Amino acid sequence: MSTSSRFAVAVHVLTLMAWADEEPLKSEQVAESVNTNAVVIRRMLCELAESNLVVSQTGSMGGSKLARLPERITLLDIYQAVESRGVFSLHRHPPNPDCPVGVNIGTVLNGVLDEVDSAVERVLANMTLRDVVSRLKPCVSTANRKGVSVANGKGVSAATNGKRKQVARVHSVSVRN
Amino acid sequence: MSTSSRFAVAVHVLTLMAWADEEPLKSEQVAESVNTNAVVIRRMLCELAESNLVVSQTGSMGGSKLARLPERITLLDIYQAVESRGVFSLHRHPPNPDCPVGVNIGTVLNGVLDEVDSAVERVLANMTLRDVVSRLKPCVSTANRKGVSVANGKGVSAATNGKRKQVARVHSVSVRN
DNA sequence: CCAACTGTAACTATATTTGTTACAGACGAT
DNA sequence: ATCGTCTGTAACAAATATAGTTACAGTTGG
Repeated sequence: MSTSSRFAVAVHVLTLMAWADEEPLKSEQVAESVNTNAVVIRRMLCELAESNLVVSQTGSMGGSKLARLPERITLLDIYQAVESRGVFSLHRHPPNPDCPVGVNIGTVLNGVLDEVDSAVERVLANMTLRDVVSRLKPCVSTANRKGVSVANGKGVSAATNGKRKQVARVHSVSVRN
Repeated sequence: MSTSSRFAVAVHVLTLMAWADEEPLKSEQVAESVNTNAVVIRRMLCELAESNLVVSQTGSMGGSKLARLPERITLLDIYQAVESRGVFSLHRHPPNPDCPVGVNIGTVLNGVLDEVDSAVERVLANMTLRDVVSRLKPCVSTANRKGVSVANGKGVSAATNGKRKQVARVHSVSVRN
């Protein structure tokens, strides 16, 4: 599946803002943490702003912050803001309408895919940005939490130079009955 | 999301074979119903064969059929056979490890994505190919069901001779948002 | 006015899936 | 045994989507 990382990046971005707690973040700072280009972040921030998840301010001393409290933003909100379509697609070209299976498989599949999408949405609706931040906290020292530049004061070191390796995803084993 | 249609096509292919009921289908026949190239189908059949969902036979009079009864093939089996990764991905490049959020967001996200994947798998595990065929049947006249070539009786008239006309987007009308 | 931001357009680069052509090898029929 | 009909696969082109880059207009605080 050619899954996109848009959802992961969007959650990351908003988590930074929840972490920064009202202080507006610049796209450059966010980009540094996400390890990408600032324009990529600004593009995504525009989408998030359209869904009323963040507010941005132009001009000097500008930046973006959450539009509401982290506990009032669910992962479903984020998902719907940045991922346009459902989890699966139907055929790229419509099947042969002269075949008894081909003419109807789309309807049946749509039913299945809607069930899948609903299941995904139910899971995402049950977690808020606040939950994400909570899960994050135990992992880091919370000593210098406030007022610290989010990404890293000066130049990114380890992540930017040289080869990068994608962290493998440990996949959950199926639950065949 | 750049979802692939592999799952949809795989379900379609296997449904054809369930419908054909033991009679081996040629890749060309299947391709005609799916409205694609026979090699695309053969590639997919190889994957399905590796997961022991179909058996194929080379040579004249060859073809492919289900490896077991339709009620013993779940949509999860099909999903796992043709879709390699989970529903979402993490960042394309790892986040900045010098950022307190960046260094840990991957772990948190993996937890979320695993929950999503599990939810998807639970849904898919609860439907078999037999169910798909059942949902299909009410849509078509079942009169000439048995012993009829799947794609279209003889000569495959409309769909095969001459230019294959692109059937207008009648198909996926239900815009899966 | 100036410096520091965002918003956006217009590209290029990269990755993945899909479509196509070509061909070796298997196999049934004659 | 050889011939026509299949599958399995390689190799490559086309299509699509995402990500990354450069450039610049417009906004805002100082």
